[in-house]
This record gives sequence, structure tokens and C-alpha cells, in this order.
Amino acid sequence: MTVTTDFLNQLNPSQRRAVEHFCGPLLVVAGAGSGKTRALTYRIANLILNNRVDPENILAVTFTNKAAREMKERVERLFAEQEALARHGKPLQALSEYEQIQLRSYVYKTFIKHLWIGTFHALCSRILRFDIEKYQSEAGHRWTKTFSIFDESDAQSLVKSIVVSKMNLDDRAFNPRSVRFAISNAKNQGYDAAEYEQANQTFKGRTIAEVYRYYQAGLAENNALDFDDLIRLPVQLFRQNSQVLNYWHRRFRHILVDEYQDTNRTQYDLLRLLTTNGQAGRFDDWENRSVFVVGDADQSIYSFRAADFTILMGFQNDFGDGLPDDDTRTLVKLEENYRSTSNILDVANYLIENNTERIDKILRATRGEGETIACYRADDEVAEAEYVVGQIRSLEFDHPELSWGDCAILYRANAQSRALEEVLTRYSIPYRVVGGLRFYDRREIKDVLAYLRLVANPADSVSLKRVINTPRRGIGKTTIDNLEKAAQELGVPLWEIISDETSAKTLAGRSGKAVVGFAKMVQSWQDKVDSATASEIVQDVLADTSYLETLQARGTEDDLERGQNIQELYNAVLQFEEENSEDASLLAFLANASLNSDLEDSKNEGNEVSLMTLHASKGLEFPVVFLVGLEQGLFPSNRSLDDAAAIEEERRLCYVGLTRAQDRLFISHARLRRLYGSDRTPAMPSIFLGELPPDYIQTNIATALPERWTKTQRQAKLSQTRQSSDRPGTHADDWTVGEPVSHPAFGEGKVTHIFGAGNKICLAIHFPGLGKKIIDPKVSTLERVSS
DNA sequence: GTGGAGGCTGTTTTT
DNA sequence: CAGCCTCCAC
Repeated sequence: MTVTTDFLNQLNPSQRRAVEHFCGPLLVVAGAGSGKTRALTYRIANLILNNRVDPENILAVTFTNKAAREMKERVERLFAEQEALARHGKPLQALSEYEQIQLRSYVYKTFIKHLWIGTFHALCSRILRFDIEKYQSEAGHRWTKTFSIFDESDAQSLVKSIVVSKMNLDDRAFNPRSVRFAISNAKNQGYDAAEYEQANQTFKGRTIAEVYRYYQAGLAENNALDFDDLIRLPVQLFRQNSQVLNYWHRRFRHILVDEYQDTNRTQYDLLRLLTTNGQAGRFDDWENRSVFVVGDADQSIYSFRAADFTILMGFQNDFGDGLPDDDTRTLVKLEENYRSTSNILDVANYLIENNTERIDKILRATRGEGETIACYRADDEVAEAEYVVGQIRSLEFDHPELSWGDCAILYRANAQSRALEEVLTRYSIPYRVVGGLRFYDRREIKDVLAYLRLVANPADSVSLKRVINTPRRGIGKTTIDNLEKAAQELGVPLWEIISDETSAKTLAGRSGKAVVGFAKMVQSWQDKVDSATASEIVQDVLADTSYLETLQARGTEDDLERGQNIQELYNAVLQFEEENSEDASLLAFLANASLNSDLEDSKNEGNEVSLMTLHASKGLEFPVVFLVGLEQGLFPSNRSLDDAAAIEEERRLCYVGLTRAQDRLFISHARLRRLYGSDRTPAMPSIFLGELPPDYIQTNIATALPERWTKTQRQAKLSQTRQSSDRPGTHADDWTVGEPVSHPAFGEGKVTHIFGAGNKICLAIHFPGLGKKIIDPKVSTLERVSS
């Protein structure tokens, strides 16, 4: 392929600067719709085509599978287009179908196949399949490369069994759900049980630390990892084994990270280790090496999962040159929005200005004003749905160029989809619920997967217990208890007891025959796990267990659907084998099933209205967006109402929703809402509604949007806040680390860090009881507290 | 050991 | 309104 810079002409100057950056660190602050995926994909292409980087040396990390898939596709298309020009002197579309296929397969084999593009979890599970056997935890636990990946419900039931059976705790005070949550959080911040205990010296803290210890032992006994360990283990392994780290450090010379504001401590540690090879302090050996992160603090919506956007704020000090914005060479801001009309953008900008935790950033519109934003107050959730559907139908009529696929309905919680679905069905409008009840979370699918996990990893007692009596084969609770007790006493996995004919028969008594039969059946699958394909094993499992027949025999509508789902799973296995011919092993399939839980996505690209949560909408865009359910207690959610920082996160979520819209934006709320089977309860309009600029918004009734500003007044106010950078307290010299300050919403705290320099700064402030916050003194007024 | 009835609880977002 | 758990009758 010839060297070319033509494709770089499609970029604006900032994008181009980001894309052409070669070695060293770079932070790209990328507002909504500013072309960050474009920057990422073009950068990958540029590294390979112009800087002659071997695709094997590139690692691109995303946050969701969807994003990874999209990035892969876009890189592939970019290469194919370049290759078409180079080879045939014509654009890709001008080639015959045959030539296009040829080209694509060449591009795939030469470039795409060798790139590592995936989520943190997928990346780490790949690393662990190579190296996990070199790892031993502080507590002495080890894993083998056939490890299972426990999903959230597996993890929770393990916690539960520890809380209830092992430690005899009151499961009201130590609710397994919240204990699991505490452990997960600890892990994501990089704490092991001892460190967690150190930081939480209360009865509760010590007890949770104890559960944490048992829980880790339990995972190890099952030869299993939870989602958090998938990332934590590589970090620990890298710290204890410099050879392993060195291998991966040399392998990944150019690292790209999408949605950097969503990384948590452990993920950051991983990136840092990979980049610096474990070197502490300032890192400066950037020869043939780069770390390129892209993010937007205003779109940080995953702090409930321990994401920490102060990591993004700290990049310049961590890796970069730490110079002020105007002088730095390690920061690029993408501030031009190509997606939305200026009306939509203004409304979004106006809303997000209500947050105090921000960095100064302007998002400039490049498109015209467009339509005004519609806000509708409905009587109840059904009327709201009818309004949405009515609008879709009239758009259909007035704008034939629009189709159903151009419309998205966004909501805060999955449960809200029901009313919408009912009305959409009533009017025969095709729709698709994105990521609702996940395919791999269905009971029948989990059953089959549990069989497969047991085949791959006999130590997985959680899976074993799940399937030993599904379908019913007369092995009851008492029997399992007996077998389990024996396993515990001998310190071996449950499977060892069950698969030993003599022990099984003795211990299981009346059910002995059934247990032995079950064990022999599983054994027969295990015997061919290395020679047979994944799909063959699935076939065997289904045939030998008569799973489908059992469903058929019951024959309810649900059972029929379950049967179809299993059929679907089988298809998924076949498809997986086709797409991953290099490694189509059972293990690879299982990892894929655990980590890539959004199965339906790829095929249903038809012309349908999309329904999804706001979280699921991040990174997407639609010509027409409906944002529904703007009510206090729903959005912002009940749990955030008394927590300033949580409200800010909800506001960012709202900002994400608004900025998904390209041309038309509809907002709605209901006066009465029925949720969780209760009676219809009155609902107040969301505070966010009051924070939108009324003159941009058309309402169906004179709603209580407070204070009417004219557009000019608004703009004056906006630029006033922006120009306030000369105010006292906005310059780096105004502050010193360690000094006590007071914030209007968070109260008193201590400055722990100053980001940036000159008058473009952010302060990290620790507020007792609230934790660390990043504050921009230009946005919120800080006062010095005299001590 | 099975299966159903009935009671209780918890409901935000996801890899 | 689920989904889960417990309890009870077979």
C-alpha cells in the first residue's frame, strides 16, 4: 500500500493534530458529536499507513462492545477505501461487488485481524488466557486457563452463601447485594481485602472484609473470576512478574483509550503499567510508543461503577507535559459539534452549565438553528407514550425522508419501556428494545451455558449445582447438601465427589443412580472437549439432557419461546465458529458469551424505532430523539435526590440524552406515573426541565418552567460565565495545596491537587464524607476558609 | 424429592 | 409487577 495523506484532508485542524500525533502522550478532550470516533479510527489508520506501525503493536480499548465493533468496522472501511484508491484508482463504491469482497478480505487479513480492539474486559480475558497460570494471589489462590467468568448473579449468590451459611450473618444488615457492591467497589479501586479493612475500621467494614476474603477463596475454588477480577488480576500479575509485564509492554506500543472519563482506578493502573512497564514517577521513554486517550468529563455517567473522571483530569500531570492549555503539546480539544442543530446544542450547553464539577469547555455548533425543542406534559405514562407515537406518525407524514430507524426513545430506567412498547404495538410501528432483558440472562440460556461451563471447567461448582437437577432428574437439596459437605471436608471441588462413582453412590443414597448417571453424561462431554467443536458439544448437551423435549412436554407459550431461544443460542455458536475460525474453542465461545452479552445487535439493523436507556445511548446519534419521563424521582432518580454529586451525574446523563439528537428533540413528562405495579402516583416535573432555556422550547401547556429569559439575555449570561476567568480565585497562583476552602454545595474541604496552570485550572478538593471532587473555580465560587 | 400456593421484597444505569 | 423464598401437601 502506498503512503498517502489524502484521507487526512477530511479532518478539521484539531482532529488532524490529534490524528497525526505520533509518539508520546496525548489527551483529547472531545465534546459530544465532535468526531472522536473519527479521530480514533483515523489515528489507527495513520499509525499503520504513514508511521509504519505494525498492527500487532496497536491496542485500542473501548468501554462497550458496541463501540469496539463500530471502531473495527470503521477502521476496516477506511482501509478498504484507501486500498481501493491505491489499487484501482477508484472509490470503493465504484468497484464491483466481487472486487469489494476481495479488498475487504485482504484488508481484514493484513490489518484488522492483528489489531487488538476491544473492551477492557475482553482485552484482559485474552491476556489471562495466556498468563493466568503464572499468577498467585497474596492469599495463595491460583487459577487455570479454563477459568469461568462469573456474571453478576453468580457473584451475588456466592456472596449470599457466604453471608448466610458460612458466616451466619443477618442478611438484612449484610444484604448480599450491597455487600457484593462494596466488594466490587473495593476491587475497582484496587483494594484487596486487607486494604479494604484498613480503610474501613468499623464492625461493618471488618465484616465485609471478611466476606471479601471468603469470596475470593470461593472464586478460586470454582476456578472462576468476576468481572472486576478480570482486570484486577492482570494488574497484580504485572506487578509481581516483570517478565510477563515486559512482554505485554513491548507488544502494545501504541495504546488508544476511548471514553477515558469512564476508567476506574484498576483500569488506570493497567494502562499505566502497560505504558510505563512499571516504572514509577515521570515516564519519558516515548520512543516508538504512545498513549492516546479520548474523553469528555461532561459525559461521565458511570461513577456508580467506580468510574473516576479525576483520572482524565489528571492525565496532563500523569503522562503529559503538565503545561497550561495554550502551551501544552499533549492536549487537543475537539470543540466543534457536527451532530446537532444549534438549538439542540444551546439547550444542552445551558443545562450542563448547572454543574459545578466541570472543566471549561465550549461546544460550538457548526449547523444551523433547526427546529425548536418540544416539551410535552402528559397525564400519565400511557398518554406520554401516545404522544410519542403520535409525533412519530406525524413525522412520517410530514417528512417522508425520515423513517422509523431515525427515531430513538430514551429513558432513565428499563422498566419504562413497557408502556411505550404497548402503544407502539397498538399502532403497528416496528421497534427494537436495545439491551433490555439480555439474551444471555435468560434462564434457559444460562442453563445451557452452565452445562458448557461445567464441561470446560469442572471446578465450577456454581454451574454444577445449577444444572445437576435441571431438567429434573431426582437429585434434591438434601443430596446436594450431603455431597457438598463431603467436598468441603475433603477440600476438593464438588465435581470430584460426584464423578467418583463409589463416593457418589454412598453419599447420595437413594439418588445415587441419578448422580452417577449425571456424572457419566458430563464426563462423556468432557472427554471430547479438545477434539470436538463448541457446536458439537452443544448438540450433545441438548440431546443427552433432553432439555428441549422437557420444554416441549410442558408446552406452555413461555416454554415454546425458551425452546426458540435455545435454538438461537445454537445459531450463535455456529456464527461464532464461522467468525472466529482461529480460536473457536468452547472456552473462547464462553468468554465471548459472558463479555458480549448484547447478542441481537448485529442482525436487527432494520428500519425500527430504537428504545433504550440513556446509558445505552451513549455514543449513538439519531435524527429524532424523544427523551421521556422527566420527573423528580425517576429522572433524576430517587437515590440521587439528596446527593449533590449524584444529581450532577444525573444531569450529565440528561446532557448525554439531549446531545444524541441531530435534528429534532422531544422531551416529555407525566403528571401521574404507575411504576412497579403500584397505583398511579403523582410526579413532579424534573428539576432539569426548569433548567432548560424556555425560549427554546415549545410546550403543550404553560408548564412551570421558571424564569423566562430571552435568547439575548441567555447568551449574555452564558458569555458572562465564560468570561469570568479573570475573577479572583480563578488563577492557579490563588490556591495552594492543603488549604481549606468552602464550596456552596459541598461545604468545607481541602485542596489536594491543582490541575492545569495559569487561569485554566481545576482544583481537586477533598470534602469530608463526600470524597474528592473536581471543581472549576470559574464555574463555582470557592471561598477561602481562614483557619 | 417434587411442585404449587402464597408471601415478601425490591426495583437505575452495565462490563 | 416480577422474582425469590418458604412452607406445605403429595
